[in-house]
Amino acid sequence: METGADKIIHTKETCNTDVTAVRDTLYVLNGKWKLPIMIALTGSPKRFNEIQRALEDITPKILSKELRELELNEFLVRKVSSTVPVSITYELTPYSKSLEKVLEELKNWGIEHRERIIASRRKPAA
Amino acid sequence: METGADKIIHTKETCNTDVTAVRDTLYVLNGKWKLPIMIALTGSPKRFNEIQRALEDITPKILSKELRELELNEFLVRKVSSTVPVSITYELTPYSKSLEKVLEELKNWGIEHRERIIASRRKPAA
DNA sequence: GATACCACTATCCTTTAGGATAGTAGTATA
DNA sequence: TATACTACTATCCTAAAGGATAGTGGTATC
Repeated sequence: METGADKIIHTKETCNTDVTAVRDTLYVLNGKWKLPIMIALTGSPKRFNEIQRALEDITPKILSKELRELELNEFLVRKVSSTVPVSITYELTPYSKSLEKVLEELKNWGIEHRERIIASRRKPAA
Repeated sequence: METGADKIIHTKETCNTDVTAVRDTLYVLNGKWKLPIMIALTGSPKRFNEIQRALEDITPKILSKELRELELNEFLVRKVSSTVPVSITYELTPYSKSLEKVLEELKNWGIEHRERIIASRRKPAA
């Protein structure tokens, strides 16, 4: 029965759905260490202390927590090889690749945004 | 001079650049209110109290802070119209549209991730 | 026996995000 | 004069993220 307002694309419900979906994604990517850890593991699996050394200033407590969360989200697997002594490696899953497009867009926008800020510092508000 | 390792796409430097770019983007999108506020403003500009009512449980302190940050990032402008009394409206900028592709990818991935989690609850680990 | 590497865990502390509650200065309305 | 609306600011508080520092139980090496 409502007239006009044809331009409004979203109802309150679809908005909430969209916000929730975006926030789900932001949630799994956020924090200081998730991306660096995943990057550290691209190419080859690594052991706990190897990752710690690659990241330089992460503490074992934080690394342990982040690895657990990444494993829960199925971005990596913890593999125990029964040598003596056991050696434990962390390895990215194929599923972690599903983030590629998202990360690409986030990266591109970040680069453009930074360029824009720098440019607007050079010639401030017209 | 280095042999082999042709598969390694990133040097330590390009990784850091990429991580920084992604984090820049995550930074401007993050927090509880930035997206809801921008969505509230799509379609038409709104006044402070109108936004507050649309978002239902945001406090004026938080809203004020978020609006300032969104303005700094040039996602919106604060317009003062010199009527008596003055009325102040907040309006999305054309630049805010540059986020569209990013938000689309974040949304799609969020939806797929949620579906995957629900599916894996139905038939747990094979 | 001492030291060192591995993969962590435990405890405490600081910083940041976000919220609750109250107040302010101005205008308008009853 | 009292009430209410607009656009905020100020003060205090809580919860979560993240970090510093130390310790644990095992194996291996000197």
